[in-house]
Amino acid sequence: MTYVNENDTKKTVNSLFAPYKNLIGKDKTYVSVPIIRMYCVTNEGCSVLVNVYNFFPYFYIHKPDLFEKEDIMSLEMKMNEHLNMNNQFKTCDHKILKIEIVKTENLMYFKKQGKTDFLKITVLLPTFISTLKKLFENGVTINNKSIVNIVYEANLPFILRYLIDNKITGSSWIKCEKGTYYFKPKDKKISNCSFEIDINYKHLSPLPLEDDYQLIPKLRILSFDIECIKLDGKGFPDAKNDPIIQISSVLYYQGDPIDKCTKFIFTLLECATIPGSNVIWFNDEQTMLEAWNKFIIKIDPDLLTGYNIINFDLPYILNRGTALNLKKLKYLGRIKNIFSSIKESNISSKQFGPHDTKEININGRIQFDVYDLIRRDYKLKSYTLNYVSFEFLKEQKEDVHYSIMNELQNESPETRKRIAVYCIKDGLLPLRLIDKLLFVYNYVEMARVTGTPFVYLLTRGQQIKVTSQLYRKCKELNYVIPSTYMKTNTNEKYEGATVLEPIRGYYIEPISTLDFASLYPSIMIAHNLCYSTLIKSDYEISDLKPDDIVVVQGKSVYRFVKNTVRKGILPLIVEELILARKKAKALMQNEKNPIAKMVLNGRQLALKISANSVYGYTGASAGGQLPCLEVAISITTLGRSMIEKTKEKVENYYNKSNGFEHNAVVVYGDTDSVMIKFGTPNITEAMELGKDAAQRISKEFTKPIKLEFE
DNA sequence: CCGATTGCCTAC
DNA sequence: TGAGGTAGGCAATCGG
Ligand SMILES: Nc1ccn([C@H]2C[C@H](O)[C@@H](COP(=O)(O)OP(=O)(O)OP(=O)(O)O)O2)c(=O)n1
Repeated sequence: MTYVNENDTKKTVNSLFAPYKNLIGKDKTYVSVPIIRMYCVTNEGCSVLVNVYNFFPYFYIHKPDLFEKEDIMSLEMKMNEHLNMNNQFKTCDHKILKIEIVKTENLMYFKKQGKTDFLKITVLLPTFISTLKKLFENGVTINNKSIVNIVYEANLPFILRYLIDNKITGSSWIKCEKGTYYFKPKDKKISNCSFEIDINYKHLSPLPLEDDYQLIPKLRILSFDIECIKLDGKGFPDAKNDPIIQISSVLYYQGDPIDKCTKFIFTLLECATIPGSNVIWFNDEQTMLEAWNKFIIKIDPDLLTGYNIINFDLPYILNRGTALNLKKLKYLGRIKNIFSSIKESNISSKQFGPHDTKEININGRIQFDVYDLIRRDYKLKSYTLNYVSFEFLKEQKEDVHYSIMNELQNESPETRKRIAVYCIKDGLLPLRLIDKLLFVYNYVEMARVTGTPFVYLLTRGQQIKVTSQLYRKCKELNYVIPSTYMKTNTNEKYEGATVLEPIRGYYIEPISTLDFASLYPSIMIAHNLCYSTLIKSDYEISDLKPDDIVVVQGKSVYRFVKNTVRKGILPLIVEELILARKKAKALMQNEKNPIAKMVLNGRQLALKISANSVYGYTGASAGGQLPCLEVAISITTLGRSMIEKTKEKVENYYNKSNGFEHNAVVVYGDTDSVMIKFGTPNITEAMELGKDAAQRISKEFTKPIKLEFE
């Protein structure tokens, strides 16, 4: 944001912007400053734009020994010089705001030295950081003192930096301290939110996720659907030529009963009245579209939804705006002067494969496309709205075939009403799906558990969740995370889990299955596996006893310090995720309704994948943010030895020479499970033996590793 | 016709 | 920070 110097009569405003006045250069009246816009909702459901000021980005570097005041000044000059090579940056006068000496520690590897001196460098704008990162990575020497070419915490998105430092988690309640903020009058507002305030970041604090603060506010969710006709007969409509004839919009407040929603239908040409819906008709398309845009701004929804809106409806509306040269049709976001546009790109991920994506900026409103949500969370034969609705709601679309759309549109108000009823239904179904499948609830839960903003859960993958949790814990325990991390993109592969060769056959006897609970996460906890506990050299452990160290013997040997020496961070993270999963599992088990049970099962599985992704994160050698193959390999190595040991224990204990009636045989197993033929034809007995074995073998492993009878 | 590689899908 | 991981079955394809 550009801050323009002015003296306001209000005290709150003056003190809020006081720090910026010092940043304005000589002969200037303005300065660029970072600003964070938080789109919030009050308990009553009013939208509030909170403009957060005075928080600045920073990163860390190592401090060379004997680094004096004049060295710090030279360093500052050096950084300024480097930034000045960019003409845009050059216009800022004060770029480096602060250089502090702080005691902290690299997250990477166990070091007996503990906390040492680092330089924390605070700068004016987030974009400076990547430029400076490159500078330091290429090596910088100040007055003959060379600085280690590793930069810390220079890759975190600025918004996440702010949330983490202030302990704010996604989709949670925050408090703005009374009297500290500037309540913007109507003529000063830059947004269309109900309220807008300016506040210093220091006066904003998180509220604990307890009691009433666990509740989800009445978010406004607006679902819409457009209908268009192909003017020259058949084919797929093209926004360049083919008009939009109707737009349905259904408004729903999160938490309300689903029948309590308000339906609107915007139609081109007169449409007969529809009980329970507001019909608004227009004589030309342009007026209709502009009216709809005004309606969106007026309703001011927090979430925009529908079915395939990101790939179809929204681009179609925007392209139609371009075709008709309608500027007013593009202000779909909450900021007054920013219009929406489409960015097309091709991305690829392991989870979803390569695909073309459209990106549309609508500031302050989340694009909650039910088509994408269902594709993400459910494996179905088909993903048409009709099929999905039938699967989950036992309901179907109105039956209006596309081929007669043209006729219906041209005939009469009554035939246009048929289109309208169809269109409203298509707007309503996504809302019913959101309600039935608890989409808002589940995403809010994930945002809270992982501390990640809601939108990231839709637009990003698993890594951002781990990154968010990792930085949070590091902040709390005073570690810093390197951004420059060695040979990036090594694409190294490593050995994973063991799949036992099945002993094929037709088994008439019952087969008992034993399975470790959350195997990889519990391995991390039991053996304290983490970046910060990995031992890279004998020197670091010269003061420790053999008993303080965990040795993982695989193709190579990896060693970690036990949690009595130092508690790992990754174990803390997975512990929280496992706990959240246990709660979700308990809810699921108490649920009778099959659909609700399925939904809770999905939630439980999503938390399990988040926990397993902490392991995957350490093994992500290709595009990973902080890979550490030693940790990943240690986890799989320990896992392999566990399935092997389990099979051996079962077969060596439950056999004839030990007084049992039969010799038990492990007939199959995969990663963390063994399937045992105890030999008895009696199911009850096979179950008892299974439970016994689970208990007996669990004792052989470190807590919390637990073998369960399934 | 054979074996190796690739793509897709699923179990962990 | 664009993108959690490996194991393994099966069908299609390719080079010889
Ligand atoms: N999507 C997955 C599934 C599994 N695994 C790894 C880590 C798991 O710990 C291990 C065993 O998988 P399970 O499916 O048995 O899941 P968990 O053991 O984690 O949970 P549960 O308690 O349901 O057995 O395989 C993984 O990395 N990613």
